[in-house]
Amino acid sequence: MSTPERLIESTRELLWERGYVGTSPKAIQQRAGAGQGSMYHHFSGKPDLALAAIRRTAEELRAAAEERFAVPGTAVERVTAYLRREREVLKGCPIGRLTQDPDVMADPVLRAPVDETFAWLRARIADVLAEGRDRGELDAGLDPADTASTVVAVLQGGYVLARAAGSEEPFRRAVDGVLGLLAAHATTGHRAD
Amino acid sequence: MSTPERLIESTRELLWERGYVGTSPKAIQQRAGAGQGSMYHHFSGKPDLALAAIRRTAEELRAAAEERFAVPGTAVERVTAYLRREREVLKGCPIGRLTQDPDVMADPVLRAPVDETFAWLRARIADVLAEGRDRGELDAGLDPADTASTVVAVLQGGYVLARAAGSEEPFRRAVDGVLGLLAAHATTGHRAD
DNA sequence: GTCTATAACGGGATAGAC
DNA sequence: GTCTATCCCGTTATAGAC
Repeated sequence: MSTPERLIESTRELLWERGYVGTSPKAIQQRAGAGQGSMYHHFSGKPDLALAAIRRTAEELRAAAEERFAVPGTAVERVTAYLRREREVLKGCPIGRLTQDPDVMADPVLRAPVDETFAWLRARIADVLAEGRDRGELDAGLDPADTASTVVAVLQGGYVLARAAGSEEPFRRAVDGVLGLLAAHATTGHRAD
Repeated sequence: MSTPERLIESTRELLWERGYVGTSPKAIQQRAGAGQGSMYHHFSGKPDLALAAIRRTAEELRAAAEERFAVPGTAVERVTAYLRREREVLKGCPIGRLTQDPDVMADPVLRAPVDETFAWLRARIADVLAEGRDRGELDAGLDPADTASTVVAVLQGGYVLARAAGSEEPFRRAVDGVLGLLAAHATTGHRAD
């Protein structure tokens, strides 16, 4: 892997583990096995590297999500596939965590990919749910946009609860809980199976 | 307000705004209008002050939540009162955000109040829901513990989405969404009112 | 109790040699 | 392209005077 590639990958890992404020150029260099001069040759500084790292992580997240939504099946099945997809629960969401980073939120350039990722995700899930409703799979009284926000929030909040507890359990429960609630709105579904 | 009090309050604010890693003793002192010597006279250092601040914030959160749960009404009404309570949505949850702070999570002493707060909250909401179920207000098929985790996750995730979007809208939608889902499980409720 | 000095260390970056 | 040297500043204290 080229030096710029290694620097970006190291930054991605550290951003995930320690956040932007908690990540120093020195730590990035050491993990990448690159010197100071090398890093500053390829990138203008910490914000530049972080931008490259965040963009790549956002793209990956989007691709991984789209993979589940594109699958054939009912709307609830597709959302379930997304929610139950394998995740590193205790590490949290690499994009969601940036939301708590004051320096990221203060910089419109760094913030944009975070904003766009969640906007896309909410809209995409709303589409899946609206499709399910139009097909008659889902209760017509269910608001696709609201419910999509709920689904994404359960995921992001599930990470928070898991990290607080030091266990994946609350994450699993939160996901099971929302799927249980959703099941009652599936017009072909059963309430207590 | 006494100097120790001002130091604790300043720390609470900064922890909320910038997190533990992003908060320096110097910033705390300046906001509190206290000198270095004064701070180190009353507290052994940054972790000690942070512990006092976190404990107080956790207590307040718990008291504010209990206030809503203790109100008379159906389980869904009490959970709704909690979810719709006035909040500084764009600032996020002062306890939940600590979950993303590597230095807080690495220190068992600082981490404990965070863990305990969410454990209490999930259990408390599960109790409210179980009570509603036993009273026949709620669908017997609904799992109180899972649903409680979902409710707390929606809140925590709602904060994340709101901060990402720079708007309270996704938070409101996520809350409306979960309440809409929950309504269908209220045995006396109506689906599409 | 509060103040000022001092210090060891790391963050974030620049300069110029190789 | 990569390396080492250097720099300035902020962090997180400690020491001792007042």
